[in-house]
Amino acid sequence: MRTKRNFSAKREAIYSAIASTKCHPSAEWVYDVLKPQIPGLSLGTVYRNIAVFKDTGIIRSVGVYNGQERFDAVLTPHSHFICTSCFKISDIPGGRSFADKAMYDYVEQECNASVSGHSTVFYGLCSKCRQSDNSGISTEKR
Amino acid sequence: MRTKRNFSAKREAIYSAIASTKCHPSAEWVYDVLKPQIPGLSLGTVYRNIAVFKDTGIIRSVGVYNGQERFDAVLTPHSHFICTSCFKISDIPGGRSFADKAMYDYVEQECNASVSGHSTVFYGLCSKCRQSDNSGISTEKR
DNA sequence: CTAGGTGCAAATTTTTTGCACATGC
DNA sequence: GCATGTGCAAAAAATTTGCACCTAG
Repeated sequence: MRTKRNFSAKREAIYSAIASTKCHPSAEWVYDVLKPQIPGLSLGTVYRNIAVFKDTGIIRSVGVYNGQERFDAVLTPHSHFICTSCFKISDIPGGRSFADKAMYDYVEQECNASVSGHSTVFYGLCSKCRQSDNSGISTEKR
Repeated sequence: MRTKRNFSAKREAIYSAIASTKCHPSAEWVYDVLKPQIPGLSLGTVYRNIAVFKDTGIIRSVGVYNGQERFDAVLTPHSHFICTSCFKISDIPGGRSFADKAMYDYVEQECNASVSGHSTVFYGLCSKCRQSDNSGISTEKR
Protein backbone atom coordinates (compact mmCIF):
# COMPACT_ATOMS: atom_id res chain seq x y z
CA MET A 1 0.00 0.00 0.00
CA ARG A 2 2.80 2.41 -0.73
CA THR A 3 3.51 5.47 1.30
CA LYS A 4 -0.18 6.12 1.91
CA ARG A 5 0.28 9.78 1.08
CA ASN A 6 1.93 10.19 -2.25
CA PHE A 7 1.88 7.69 -5.03
CA SER A 8 3.33 8.22 -8.43
CA ALA A 9 6.63 9.94 -9.00
CA LYS A 10 4.89 12.89 -10.59
CA ARG A 11 2.42 13.24 -7.78
CA GLU A 12 5.28 13.13 -5.35
CA ALA A 13 7.17 15.76 -7.30
CA ILE A 14 4.19 18.07 -7.48
CA TYR A 15 3.53 17.86 -3.78
CA SER A 16 7.12 18.37 -2.89
CA ALA A 17 7.43 21.35 -5.21
CA ILE A 18 4.61 22.98 -3.27
CA ALA A 19 5.90 21.91 0.10
CA SER A 20 9.46 22.97 -0.47
CA THR A 21 8.85 26.57 -1.40
CA LYS A 22 7.72 29.51 0.65
CA CYS A 23 6.21 31.29 -2.32
CA HIS A 24 2.69 29.84 -2.03
CA PRO A 25 2.71 28.81 -5.66
CA SER A 26 0.06 28.56 -8.31
CA ALA A 27 -0.51 25.54 -10.52
CA GLU A 28 1.33 27.22 -13.35
CA TRP A 29 4.32 27.96 -11.15
CA VAL A 30 4.54 24.30 -10.18
CA TYR A 31 4.31 23.30 -13.82
CA ASP A 32 6.98 25.75 -14.91
CA VAL A 33 9.33 24.62 -12.17
CA LEU A 34 8.88 20.91 -12.76
CA LYS A 35 8.65 20.84 -16.52
CA PRO A 36 12.42 21.07 -17.11
CA GLN A 37 13.12 18.18 -14.74
CA ILE A 38 10.12 16.15 -15.87
CA PRO A 39 9.68 16.86 -19.57
CA GLY A 40 6.77 14.45 -19.82
CA LEU A 41 4.55 16.45 -17.49
CA SER A 42 1.35 18.11 -18.46
CA LEU A 43 -0.44 21.01 -16.89
CA GLY A 44 -3.62 18.98 -16.56
CA THR A 45 -1.78 16.56 -14.34
CA VAL A 46 -0.64 19.37 -12.11
CA TYR A 47 -4.19 20.62 -11.76
CA ARG A 48 -5.53 17.13 -11.14
CA ASN A 49 -3.00 16.39 -8.46
CA ILE A 50 -3.50 19.71 -6.76
CA ALA A 51 -7.20 18.88 -6.63
CA VAL A 52 -6.31 15.59 -4.98
CA PHE A 53 -4.13 17.33 -2.42
CA LYS A 54 -6.88 19.79 -1.59
CA ASP A 55 -9.39 16.99 -1.14
CA THR A 56 -6.99 15.00 0.98
CA GLY A 57 -6.30 18.13 3.00
CA ILE A 58 -2.53 18.06 2.69
CA ILE A 59 -2.51 21.48 1.05
CA ARG A 60 -4.76 24.49 1.38
CA SER A 61 -5.81 27.25 -0.94
CA VAL A 62 -4.54 30.65 0.04
CA GLY A 63 -7.01 32.31 -2.30
CA VAL A 64 -7.11 33.59 -5.85
CA TYR A 65 -4.87 36.54 -6.58
CA ASN A 66 -4.32 38.11 -9.94
CA GLY A 67 -6.40 35.39 -11.49
CA GLN A 68 -4.45 32.45 -10.14
CA GLU A 69 -5.20 30.24 -7.18
CA ARG A 70 -2.31 29.98 -4.75
CA PHE A 71 -1.56 27.06 -2.46
CA ASP A 72 0.17 26.36 0.80
CA ALA A 73 1.40 23.05 2.19
CA VAL A 74 1.88 24.51 5.66
CA LEU A 75 -1.17 23.53 7.64
CA THR A 76 -0.38 25.13 10.97
CA PRO A 77 -2.37 28.28 11.61
CA HIS A 78 -0.66 31.39 10.34
CA SER A 79 -1.48 34.57 8.49
CA HIS A 80 -0.29 35.96 5.21
CA PHE A 81 0.88 39.22 3.76
CA ILE A 82 0.14 39.78 0.10
CA CYS A 83 1.73 42.43 -2.05
CA THR A 84 -0.94 44.10 -4.14
CA SER A 85 1.60 44.96 -6.79
CA CYS A 86 3.59 41.78 -7.46
CA PHE A 87 1.31 39.39 -5.61
CA LYS A 88 4.11 37.91 -3.60
CA ILE A 89 2.68 36.08 -0.60
CA SER A 90 4.64 35.88 2.63
CA ASP A 91 3.96 34.11 5.87
CA ILE A 92 3.64 36.32 8.88
CA PRO A 93 5.96 34.97 11.52
CA GLY A 94 4.81 34.40 15.04
CA GLY A 95 1.99 32.09 14.12
CA ARG A 96 -0.66 34.52 15.24
CA SER A 97 -4.07 33.54 14.06
CA PHE A 98 -6.03 36.64 15.09
CA ALA A 99 -9.06 34.77 16.27
CA ASP A 100 -9.69 32.49 19.22
CA LYS A 101 -12.41 30.10 20.21
CA ALA A 102 -14.44 32.94 21.65
CA MET A 103 -14.57 34.60 18.25
CA TYR A 104 -15.60 31.36 16.59
CA ASP A 105 -18.41 31.10 19.11
CA TYR A 106 -19.42 34.67 18.42
CA VAL A 107 -19.50 34.15 14.69
CA GLU A 108 -21.38 30.89 15.04
CA GLN A 109 -24.03 32.60 17.11
CA GLU A 110 -24.32 35.73 15.06
CA CYS A 111 -24.33 33.96 11.70
CA ASN A 112 -26.08 30.84 12.93
CA ALA A 113 -23.39 28.82 11.24
CA SER A 114 -20.74 26.27 12.05
CA VAL A 115 -17.31 27.81 11.72
CA SER A 116 -14.51 25.51 10.71
CA GLY A 117 -11.72 27.94 10.06
CA HIS A 118 -10.67 31.46 9.32
CA SER A 119 -7.97 33.34 7.56
CA THR A 120 -6.38 36.70 8.05
CA VAL A 121 -4.63 38.42 5.20
CA PHE A 122 -2.71 41.67 5.35
CA TYR A 123 -2.11 43.48 2.13
CA GLY A 124 0.04 46.33 0.98
CA LEU A 125 3.35 46.77 -0.83
CA CYS A 126 6.30 44.46 -0.31
CA SER A 127 9.74 45.95 0.17
CA LYS A 128 10.76 45.40 -3.42
CA CYS A 129 7.65 47.04 -4.85
CA ARG A 130 7.96 49.97 -2.48
CA GLN A 131 11.43 50.64 -3.79
CA SER A 132 10.76 50.26 -7.48
CA ASP A 133 7.85 52.51 -6.61
CA ASN A 134 5.33 51.95 -9.34
CA SER A 135 3.17 54.53 -7.71
CA GLY A 136 1.39 55.78 -10.78
CA ILE A 137 1.11 52.51 -12.60
CA SER A 138 -1.40 51.03 -10.21
CA THR A 139 -1.73 47.36 -9.46
CA GLU A 140 -1.71 45.44 -12.66
CA LYS A 141 -4.75 43.38 -13.38
CA ARG A 142 -4.20 39.97 -14.91
CA MET B 1 -20.18 68.01 -13.94
CA ARG B 2 -23.03 65.78 -12.90
CA THR B 3 -23.21 63.99 -9.64
CA LYS B 4 -19.47 63.49 -9.45
CA ARG B 5 -19.87 59.88 -8.37
CA ASN B 6 -22.13 58.09 -10.75
CA PHE B 7 -22.79 59.07 -14.30
CA SER B 8 -24.86 57.13 -16.74
CA ALA B 9 -28.10 55.49 -15.77
CA LYS B 10 -26.58 52.07 -16.24
CA ARG B 11 -23.57 52.87 -14.12
CA GLU B 12 -25.88 54.18 -11.45
CA ALA B 13 -27.99 51.04 -11.63
CA ILE B 14 -24.99 48.76 -11.39
CA TYR B 15 -23.60 50.55 -8.39
CA SER B 16 -26.90 50.65 -6.64
CA ALA B 17 -27.50 46.97 -7.30
CA ILE B 18 -24.27 46.24 -5.48
CA ALA B 19 -24.90 48.75 -2.72
CA SER B 20 -28.44 47.67 -2.01
CA THR B 21 -27.84 44.03 -1.37
CA LYS B 22 -26.15 42.25 1.46
CA CYS B 23 -25.19 39.28 -0.67
CA HIS B 24 -21.79 40.53 -1.79
CA PRO B 25 -22.60 39.87 -5.41
CA SER B 26 -20.56 38.81 -8.38
CA ALA B 27 -20.63 40.52 -11.75
CA GLU B 28 -22.91 37.87 -13.10
CA TRP B 29 -25.35 38.29 -10.23
CA VAL B 30 -25.54 42.00 -10.97
CA TYR B 31 -26.12 41.30 -14.61
CA ASP B 32 -28.81 38.72 -13.95
CA VAL B 33 -30.62 41.04 -11.56
CA LEU B 34 -30.50 44.10 -13.77
CA LYS B 35 -31.05 42.49 -17.15
CA PRO B 36 -34.83 42.19 -16.77
CA GLN B 37 -35.17 45.87 -15.83
CA ILE B 38 -32.61 47.05 -18.34
CA PRO B 39 -32.89 44.78 -21.34
CA GLY B 40 -30.23 46.69 -23.22
CA LEU B 41 -27.49 45.84 -20.79
CA SER B 42 -24.45 43.78 -21.57
CA LEU B 43 -22.24 41.80 -19.29
CA GLY B 44 -19.19 43.64 -20.56
CA THR B 45 -20.66 46.86 -19.28
CA VAL B 46 -21.16 45.36 -15.86
CA TYR B 47 -17.55 44.24 -15.75
CA ARG B 48 -16.29 47.58 -17.02
CA ASN B 49 -18.26 49.53 -14.47
CA ILE B 50 -17.24 47.28 -11.64
CA ALA B 51 -13.65 47.92 -12.64
CA VAL B 52 -14.36 51.64 -12.47
CA PHE B 53 -15.86 51.29 -9.00
CA LYS B 54 -12.89 49.32 -7.78
CA ASP B 55 -10.48 51.92 -9.15
CA THR B 56 -12.48 54.72 -7.65
CA GLY B 57 -12.58 52.87 -4.39
CA ILE B 58 -16.33 52.95 -3.89
CA ILE B 59 -16.50 49.17 -3.83
CA ARG B 60 -14.08 46.51 -2.70
CA SER B 61 -13.39 42.97 -3.74
CA VAL B 62 -14.24 40.40 -1.14
CA GLY B 63 -12.23 37.77 -2.98
CA VAL B 64 -12.81 35.07 -5.54
CA TYR B 65 -15.00 32.20 -4.42
CA ASN B 66 -16.15 29.33 -6.55
CA GLY B 67 -14.56 31.00 -9.52
CA GLN B 68 -16.36 34.33 -9.26
CA GLU B 69 -15.12 37.57 -7.76
CA ARG B 70 -17.44 38.99 -5.15
CA PHE B 71 -17.87 42.64 -4.26
CA ASP B 72 -18.92 44.79 -1.36
CA ALA B 73 -20.00 48.42 -1.34
CA VAL B 74 -19.66 48.67 2.43
CA LEU B 75 -16.33 50.31 3.10
CA THR B 76 -16.33 50.37 6.87
CA PRO B 77 -14.08 47.73 8.39
CA HIS B 78 -15.85 44.47 9.00
CA SER B 79 -15.25 40.76 8.59
CA HIS B 80 -17.04 38.13 6.59
CA PHE B 81 -18.32 34.64 7.01
CA ILE B 82 -18.34 32.47 3.91
CA CYS B 83 -20.19 29.23 3.53
CA THR B 84 -17.94 26.69 1.88
CA SER B 85 -20.91 24.87 0.48
CA CYS B 86 -23.17 27.51 -1.09
CA PHE B 87 -20.68 30.39 -1.02
CA LYS B 88 -23.08 32.71 0.67
CA ILE B 89 -21.14 35.60 2.19
CA SER B 90 -22.38 37.31 5.34
CA ASP B 91 -21.14 40.28 7.25
CA ILE B 92 -20.09 39.62 10.78
CA PRO B 93 -21.87 42.11 12.97
CA GLY B 94 -20.03 44.12 15.54
CA GLY B 95 -17.58 45.65 13.13
CA ARG B 96 -14.63 43.85 14.62
CA SER B 97 -11.60 44.04 12.43
CA PHE B 98 -9.30 41.62 14.29
CA ALA B 99 -6.19 43.69 13.85
CA ASP B 100 -5.07 46.98 15.28
CA LYS B 101 -2.32 49.44 14.53
CA ALA B 102 0.11 47.42 16.62
CA MET B 103 -0.41 44.44 14.37
CA TYR B 104 0.10 46.55 11.27
CA ASP B 105 3.36 47.74 12.75
CA TYR B 106 4.35 44.19 13.53
CA VAL B 107 3.62 42.98 10.01
CA GLU B 108 5.37 45.98 8.48
CA GLN B 109 8.48 45.23 10.49
CA GLU B 110 8.48 41.49 10.01
CA CYS B 111 7.72 41.58 6.31
CA ASN B 112 9.52 44.82 5.63
CA ALA B 113 6.44 46.04 3.82
CA SER B 114 3.91 48.81 3.96
CA VAL B 115 0.56 47.47 5.07
CA SER B 116 -2.50 49.22 3.77
CA GLY B 117 -5.24 46.89 4.86
CA HIS B 118 -6.25 43.48 5.99
CA SER B 119 -9.17 41.15 5.85
CA THR B 120 -10.46 38.44 8.10
CA VAL B 121 -12.67 35.72 6.75
CA PHE B 122 -14.35 32.96 8.70
CA TYR B 123 -15.52 29.95 6.83
CA GLY B 124 -17.72 27.00 7.53
CA LEU B 125 -21.29 25.96 6.84
CA CYS B 126 -24.19 28.40 6.90
CA SER B 127 -27.36 27.46 8.70
CA LYS B 128 -29.13 26.39 5.54
CA CYS B 129 -26.31 24.15 4.39
CA ARG B 130 -25.96 22.60 7.80
CA GLN B 131 -29.61 21.59 7.68
CA SER B 132 -29.68 20.23 4.17
CA ASP B 133 -26.57 18.48 5.40
CA ASN B 134 -24.64 17.64 2.29
CA SER B 135 -22.08 15.98 4.49
CA GLY B 136 -20.84 13.40 2.08
CA ILE B 137 -21.08 15.47 -1.07
CA SER B 138 -18.25 17.80 -0.16
CA THR B 139 -17.99 21.39 -1.24
CA GLU B 140 -18.85 21.69 -4.86
CA LYS B 141 -16.20 23.06 -7.09
CA ARG B 142 -17.27 25.33 -9.91
C1' DC C 1 -5.69 -8.01 -16.11
C1' DT C 2 -7.05 -3.99 -13.42
C1' DA C 3 -6.95 0.37 -11.43
C1' DG C 4 -4.90 4.44 -11.10
C1' DG C 5 -2.23 8.01 -13.34
C1' DT C 6 -1.24 10.74 -17.34
C1' DG C 7 -0.75 13.34 -22.02
C1' DC C 8 -3.12 15.77 -25.06
C1' DA C 9 -6.36 18.61 -26.77
C1' DA C 10 -10.86 20.30 -26.56
C1' DA C 11 -14.24 22.35 -23.68
C1' DT C 12 -15.85 25.40 -19.94
C1' DT C 13 -15.98 29.45 -17.39
C1' DT C 14 -14.95 33.94 -16.10
C1' DT C 15 -13.25 38.19 -17.39
C1' DT C 16 -11.26 41.50 -20.72
C1' DT C 17 -11.07 44.02 -24.89
C1' DG C 18 -11.50 46.03 -29.79
C1' DC C 19 -14.45 48.35 -32.48
C1' DA C 20 -18.28 50.74 -34.10
C1' DC C 21 -22.06 53.23 -32.61
C1' DA C 22 -24.85 56.11 -29.39
C1' DT C 23 -25.68 59.89 -26.34
C1' DG C 24 -25.30 64.01 -23.61
C1' DC C 25 -23.50 68.43 -23.28
C1' DG D 1 -17.99 67.67 -32.20
C1' DC D 2 -16.02 65.36 -28.40
C1' DA D 3 -15.51 62.55 -24.66
C1' DT D 4 -17.63 58.98 -22.33
C1' DG D 5 -20.43 54.97 -22.22
C1' DT D 6 -22.08 50.79 -24.34
C1' DG D 7 -23.44 46.39 -27.22
C1' DC D 8 -21.62 42.80 -29.31
C1' DA D 9 -18.67 39.37 -30.22
C1' DA D 10 -14.16 37.78 -30.16
C1' DA D 11 -10.15 37.07 -27.37
C1' DA D 12 -7.66 35.82 -23.16
C1' DA D 13 -6.64 33.26 -19.34
C1' DA D 14 -7.25 29.74 -15.91
C1' DT D 15 -9.05 25.51 -15.05
C1' DT D 16 -11.54 21.15 -16.02
C1' DT D 17 -12.50 17.13 -18.51
C1' DG D 18 -13.00 13.18 -22.05
C1' DC D 19 -10.54 9.77 -23.97
C1' DA D 20 -7.03 6.73 -25.13
C1' DC D 21 -2.99 4.84 -23.51
C1' DC D 22 0.39 3.23 -20.38
C1' DT D 23 2.42 1.16 -16.47
C1' DA D 24 2.89 -0.86 -11.78
C1' DG D 25 1.40 -4.53 -9.23
